[in-house]
Amino acid sequence: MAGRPTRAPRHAEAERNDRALLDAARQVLAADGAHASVAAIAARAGVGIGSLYRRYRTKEELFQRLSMLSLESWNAAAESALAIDDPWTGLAEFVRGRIEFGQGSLAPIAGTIEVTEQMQAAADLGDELLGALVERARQAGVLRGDVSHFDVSLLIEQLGRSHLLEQVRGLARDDLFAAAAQARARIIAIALDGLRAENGPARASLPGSPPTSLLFDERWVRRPASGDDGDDALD
Amino acid sequence: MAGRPTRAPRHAEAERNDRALLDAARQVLAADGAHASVAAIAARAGVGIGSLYRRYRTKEELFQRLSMLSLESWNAAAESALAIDDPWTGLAEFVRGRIEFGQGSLAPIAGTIEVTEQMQAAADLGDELLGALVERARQAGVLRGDVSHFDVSLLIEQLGRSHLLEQVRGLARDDLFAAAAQARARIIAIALDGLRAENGPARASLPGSPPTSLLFDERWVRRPASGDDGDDALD
DNA sequence: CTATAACGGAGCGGATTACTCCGCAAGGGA
DNA sequence: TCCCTTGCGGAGTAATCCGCTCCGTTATAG
Repeated sequence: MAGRPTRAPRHAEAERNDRALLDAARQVLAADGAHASVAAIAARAGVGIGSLYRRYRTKEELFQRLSMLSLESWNAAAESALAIDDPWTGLAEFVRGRIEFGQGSLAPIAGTIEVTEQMQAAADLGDELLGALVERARQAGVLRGDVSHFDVSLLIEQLGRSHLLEQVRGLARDDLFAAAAQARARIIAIALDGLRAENGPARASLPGSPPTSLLFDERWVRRPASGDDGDDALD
Repeated sequence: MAGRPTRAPRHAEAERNDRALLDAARQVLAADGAHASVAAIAARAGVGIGSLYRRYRTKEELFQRLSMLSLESWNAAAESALAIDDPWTGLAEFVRGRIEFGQGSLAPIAGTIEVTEQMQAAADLGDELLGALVERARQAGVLRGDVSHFDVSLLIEQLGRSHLLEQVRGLARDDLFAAAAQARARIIAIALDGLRAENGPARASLPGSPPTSLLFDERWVRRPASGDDGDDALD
């Protein structure tokens, strides 16, 4: 009865594990997409399944937390990009950083988890920050005039998931992994050059009109459990 | 005994089904990645599983045939691109066409099926044809000097799988699908502009050296069934 | 009308899934 | 030193999904 509870016998290990779990979750999500399993996440983190479920009551809760952290990371990156004086360097660093961070890896879970108010607010802020970053570059005349910040957002997502990179990561061959990473860096550089303002002869303007936020919001609304992943709606 | 065998009672239907199956396979692969199931493919094709297995003895056989057809399609596209007089238009049309065709959707099955000699030969030819297309554009001075055809290949793969597009396809909302397709077309245009030769002030050259064929070949060697997909090799 | 090629899908064994439960290790207070 | 608490790892569970087989049904040519 008199036992005064000690505070935290293995608290440090717990925190290390939490970080490892979140890192692992992002990696497995990048590699396996929506099909990512908790067992794979725990294994990659080098942690027992039990420990995962002690921290997160459900898979969805883990993904929600991961999303929240990613959104915060996006916002922090955008703010430090805005703190860079040169508008182009700021934007370019942001794009490069987000792609390498693996922001695009979260796309597969869109529509499978409930979006909390917190997440929505952070996402809205992120949109604004990127908007400011893009607008600043445009005003400075270093960004081509016909791109919207949604274009930049989609570009980040498109380059953020590299199947080649993930495939090669699984092979545990460091040389190939480095080669793949370098190859993607070249693609990023090409895309960034495509984003720069035209200084020579004007190039053709982008086709169609910029995407709207509708496109980016709609994919996050949770499907009402209409059978399955939403692929084979046939009968 | 005297019954003379009729030739093909339902031959037409069979051929229609075969085409539908291959189309469906490509779509499901794009949407579900390596996780694509034969049931999903048959369902999307509007065909019974039994019919699928009448035509292909195994899932691998179906994927091999799909790969072969895709390689042939790549080669045909490259040849008609070479037939276009303007070197830049030829290259640009090829890149756009391949991305929209969904060539990148086959990446997830790399390493999961056996590569036949036929496939290898077709792939080699495809490499040569793209090389010629790229070289022609470079010689004409319309393509930036520091890109190799592997860069172009990787670019096609990166833009060829659009998670946004696949996600939105499943929603059966044509407006969103059209918007997503248009959004990706803009990204493609940006990337193509990044590929063009610098006519204004020279831009920074691409980082690192061009990727080698090693990177593209290695991923197709079949993993020796080492447990699973090759993600959680930990214990 | 008959013979037959092609059809669709229920069913099979086995693999995988998210999650639970519980025996055990580790470290701080007495 | 001994507890006692906190966190650990992973075997076990029921449900689901997988590739594939088997077989009764359907449609067409002669």
